Amino acid sequence: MATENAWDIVKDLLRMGSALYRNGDRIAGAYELNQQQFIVLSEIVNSGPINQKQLIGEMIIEKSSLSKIVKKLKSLGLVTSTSSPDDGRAILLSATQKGATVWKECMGNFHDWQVDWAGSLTKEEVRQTIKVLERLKELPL
Amino acid sequence: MATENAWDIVKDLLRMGSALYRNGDRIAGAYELNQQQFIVLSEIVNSGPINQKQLIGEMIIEKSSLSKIVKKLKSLGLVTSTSSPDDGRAILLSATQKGATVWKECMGNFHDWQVDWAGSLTKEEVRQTIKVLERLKELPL
DNA sequence: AATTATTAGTTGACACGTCAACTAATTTAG
DNA sequence: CTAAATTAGTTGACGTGTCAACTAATAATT
Repeated sequence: MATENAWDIVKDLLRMGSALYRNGDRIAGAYELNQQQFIVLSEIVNSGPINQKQLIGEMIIEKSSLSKIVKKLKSLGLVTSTSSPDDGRAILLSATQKGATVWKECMGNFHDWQVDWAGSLTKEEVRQTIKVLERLKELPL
Repeated sequence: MATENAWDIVKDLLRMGSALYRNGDRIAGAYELNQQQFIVLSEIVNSGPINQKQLIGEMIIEKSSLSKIVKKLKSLGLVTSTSSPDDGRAILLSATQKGATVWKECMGNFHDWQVDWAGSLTKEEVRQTIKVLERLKELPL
């Protein structure tokens, strides 16, 4: 493959990622969160109780950063932690009632935005997009 | 379109962006640059002389951040600035000989990595990827 | 022409992500 | 069983991106 194409693809993906993070920061900002923090909350809401090590396996984030995000989520009253019965070092994270509510509202705002953003994609275009992304995810990175 | 799909697409793009930035930071790190700084250098090498306002138009970056990146590139001796003949407030950025050399070497390293990363994509897959990305770039963001 | 509004670029405060170092718990090796 | 190695999570130093404030030049308005 011509590396011109690869560089263009890389640049497009980088740019798109940045734009989406900015947008996510704006939407989640109403709840004092940024996009990454919202993703952590989402994972906890959907998969909790969950320990940090598992969370790190689902995302691209340093454990130190996650530790700080979790600390913030706890201070905002969105998440609680309990010790893990399986491993004395680990803690299990769960969403609080407040956390679940904030997540639901914020997710609703994301959905509203998504209707605007991608609503003009045809079913075929969605299918192709998903297919391409699945393929890209397979590439060694 | 089902917003489940949109959210999945968003998450994939966010994750891919992060992974690519990390990878870029690693490759450009050999030259004391990160991915974003390398992109700025690339733009200057390829489009210089260019002012910062134009650069900002090509990227997703705050002018303040760009100012800091330019400052770093200058201190590394990769970029020089001259006043613009058209606008007394603006400065024109050009790559130095050293800057062009660093860019060429680093770009070579990116190409090498790209061969590993995307070399397994068929021509059709590349075509589809580019087509999908072109479409995504049209979406309001 | 003078005044007001806008803009190119800079700087500082601050949030946040990475890396390194650390503590305490667990796992592995002898 | 004991010692060494590894690991879950925390904390601090530091680089970097955003936002706000600022200066000086330019553009627009009166």
